[in-house]
Amino acid sequence: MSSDSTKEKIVQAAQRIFVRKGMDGARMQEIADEAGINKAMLHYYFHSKDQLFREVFYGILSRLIPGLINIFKGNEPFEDKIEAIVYEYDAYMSKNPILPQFVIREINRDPEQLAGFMTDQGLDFLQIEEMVDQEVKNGKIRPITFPHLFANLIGMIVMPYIGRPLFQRKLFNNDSEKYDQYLLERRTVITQFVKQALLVK
Amino acid sequence: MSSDSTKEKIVQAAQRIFVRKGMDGARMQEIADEAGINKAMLHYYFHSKDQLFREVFYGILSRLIPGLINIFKGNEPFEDKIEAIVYEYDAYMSKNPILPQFVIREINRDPEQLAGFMTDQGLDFLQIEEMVDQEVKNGKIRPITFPHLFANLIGMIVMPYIGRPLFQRKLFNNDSEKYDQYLLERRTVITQFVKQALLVK
DNA sequence: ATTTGGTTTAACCAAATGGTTAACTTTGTA
DNA sequence: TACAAAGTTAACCATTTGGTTAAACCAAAT
Repeated sequence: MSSDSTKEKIVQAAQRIFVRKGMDGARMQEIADEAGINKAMLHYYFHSKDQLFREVFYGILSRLIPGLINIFKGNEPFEDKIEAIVYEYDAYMSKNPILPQFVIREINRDPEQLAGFMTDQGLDFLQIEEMVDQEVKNGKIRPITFPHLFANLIGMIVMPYIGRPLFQRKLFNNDSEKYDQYLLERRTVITQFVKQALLVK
Repeated sequence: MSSDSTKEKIVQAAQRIFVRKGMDGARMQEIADEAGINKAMLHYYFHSKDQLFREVFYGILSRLIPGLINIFKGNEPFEDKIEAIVYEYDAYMSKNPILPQFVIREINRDPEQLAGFMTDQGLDFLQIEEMVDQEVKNGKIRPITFPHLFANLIGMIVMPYIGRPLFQRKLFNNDSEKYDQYLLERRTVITQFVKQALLVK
């Protein structure tokens, strides 16, 4: 089960430390200790700290984007797409609770590179923007522009992951299982919330 | 106009650098350069890097919380409170775009201290939780628990500030003025969005 | 048994970093 | 004017940090 290769051990440990301390706060020695290996191994498998960070970060991110793109490309009605996005995104994060914090750090550390990466992955916001405009024009949803819808959706999805250490404490008596339950509920709550707000009935 | 005291110059510079680089990524020398003063002055006015960071961070945060508490304590109808929260929170952030990133970093760096600080400031989530439950019970709003409403609201408000460097690039051709306009719009967009989703008509 | 290749280790290094110190200048004021 | 306090500076220091290196280990192939 757990005869992980050294490289895999490093990636796992690096994920945990990078999330807890950030790229700058993380120490190579610390990652080595967490992985239970010699520090030199980090440089053996990854050239530099920077490369290790990028490999961990973009490795996780690149596994999310294709799924999202596929949903947008599909022919389902708009409200089904919304639901699919929420579920896909949220499910992925429940497996990688790390992700949003990584993204936020990268957004501030090197937004240019991140933006470039997204384009490389084929994520085209202009396309999605037109799609939303069409839905509005056809009277399917209440007037809203894509940037607003985008911020609303991503904000609601991502918030409980970003804020977990605080929210769990202050809203759930630090009960970890209750928080996991809460996270699960959010998929339907968000979907309903958005539908209620947008769909013309 | 700009004969700021050295201490004030330090705080201003520290804000900018801390946001850009984070607590760990920021260099004392860098802050000194940004402030146009000698590095030793940092230690003259603030004992350590850690103290400087905390003073900057909690200084900003402590100016936001009382306003929010007052809104909750008022007797206005629920939907007015929502609107007031959105406006108050958002207006404060447009003056301190720094804040959400600070909070997120602190949430992961030292959630215990942050939670303690909020209680010290008199922010009591249980109270608000009861208020929301009452509104639901009275049939004023569709069923939702406070943790869900909270995450939805804060997420929507905060997202465009957290994501600005990326969003501005990918959604607004890196046009800073358009993004400011977008931020302004969000106040009414969010309020309408939430009312539409929650209010029983 | 020996070689070979990848893997792992301990010791080491130069650079960077937070922090200190001691001397100097400016400001307030009696 | 004199003098103490506050403010400012450049040089310095101990420690930490990312990264390197040379030697050792070890399993599979010869």
